[in-house]
Amino acid sequence: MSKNVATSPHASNGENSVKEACVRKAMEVIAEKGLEGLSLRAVARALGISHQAPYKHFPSRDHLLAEVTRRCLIDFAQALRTSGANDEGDALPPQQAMRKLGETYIRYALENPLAYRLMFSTPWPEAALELDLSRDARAAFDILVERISRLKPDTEGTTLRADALFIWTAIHGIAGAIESNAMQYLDFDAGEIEQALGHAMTLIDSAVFGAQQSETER
Amino acid sequence: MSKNVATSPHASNGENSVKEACVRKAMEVIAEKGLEGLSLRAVARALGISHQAPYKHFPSRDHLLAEVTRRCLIDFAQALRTSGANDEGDALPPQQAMRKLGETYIRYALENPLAYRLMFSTPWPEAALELDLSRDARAAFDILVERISRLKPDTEGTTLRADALFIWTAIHGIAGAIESNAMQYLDFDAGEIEQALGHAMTLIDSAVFGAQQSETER
DNA sequence: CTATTTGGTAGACGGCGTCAACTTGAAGTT
DNA sequence: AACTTCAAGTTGACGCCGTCTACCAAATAG
Repeated sequence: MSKNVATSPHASNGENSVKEACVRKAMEVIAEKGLEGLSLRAVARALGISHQAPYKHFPSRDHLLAEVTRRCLIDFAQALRTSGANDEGDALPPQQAMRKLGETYIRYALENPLAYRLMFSTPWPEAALELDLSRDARAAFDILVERISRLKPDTEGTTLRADALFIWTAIHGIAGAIESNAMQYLDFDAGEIEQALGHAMTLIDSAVFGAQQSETER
Repeated sequence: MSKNVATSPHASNGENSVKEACVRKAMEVIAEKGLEGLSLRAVARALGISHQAPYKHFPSRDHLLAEVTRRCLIDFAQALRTSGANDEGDALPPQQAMRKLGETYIRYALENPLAYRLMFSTPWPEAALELDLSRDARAAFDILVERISRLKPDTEGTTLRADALFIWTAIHGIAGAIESNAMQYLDFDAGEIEQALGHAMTLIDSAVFGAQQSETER
């Protein structure tokens, strides 16, 4: 029976191993050729290793995919976390901070469509259960909850979470529409798109944070 | 040069052909084994024809997928269309009609997750360009616009479409969250889910249709 | 020094999408 | 009636893919 948890029996120094390289290369491949274009064999080929080598680190393609998803979730949470306190600390007016968070959210979706699709727009691979993907998703969600609670300090926890879920899903919806070119095929021209996006953000804002009417959008 | 548009040279009477059977079987397969579980060969096998027969009707797997998507869009539009005037005509109060449309929307997403994912949660196959998928998507969207315009008769067209897009995307987001079990892994229990969904619908409602405050949800 | 474990290799199997070549039979032309 | 055409169906092959099995080497544990 083995007592040590992990040893490094072969090449591959203790830090950045073939496993890391696989994950990174997988992200590249997904970025280039799309989610269904990812294949373990292609990753192995690009890394100059045999087509079976990745299997020593990931039991299946789905496990690799799940690991990539996990990285995306962590990265996404980090983006949200650093969105509020950017330059001079946390001094921005509350509504602006919220608006900024929303923009961060959408910008992230725009700049990382692959990550976005992996996290929120595709059924997680079953391997997600073995890794603890939901834990990382919760971490991102909790950032949102915490931000809202600062803007509505006197709100009950359940309502807070319901508000957060609304924002979470509403922005997912918007991001999904952007990613899938929905606005184009629904015949929105460029100006209309921008206007409609602003309108949507304003509606979300006012739905959750109430009264101040929104003539800023025009 | 052939003058007739279509003849029926082989078996297959003029109405329901192998093509139809392929589409239907494809929908079954997707329902059972998921989107990526669909293969032309499996469809052909289930239909008792050779693995190449479907290629006489669909240039590629993606074209079959696009055709399935088209059916889903048409069916979805029909569901929306029949949502308002169900029993006694169109006599329901406006807000209730809107609420009902929203529920139809979400119920549809719940009962046809495959259709839903095809239409709104996966990048359309490239074959979508050759068929006119966007036309059918627009038809569904226009139903929503038309419904809203009845509730806000004095609204400008652009704003109307922006409102509709907000509802469209917001509900897509909610449906996506339901479909991917987001609420479960975000630690919402059954009661909280129901409450949060109602909350979200109320927020959408009040964001678009304004004033009447929402104590109906508690 | 030997045994075990870990990370790597090569090969095979079946399933997939798709290209190519061949067959067949219904329709249109003369 | 004979001939041509051509859509619809067939079998076969090719090159990918995920994954199973078997083998191999080196580092560590005892």
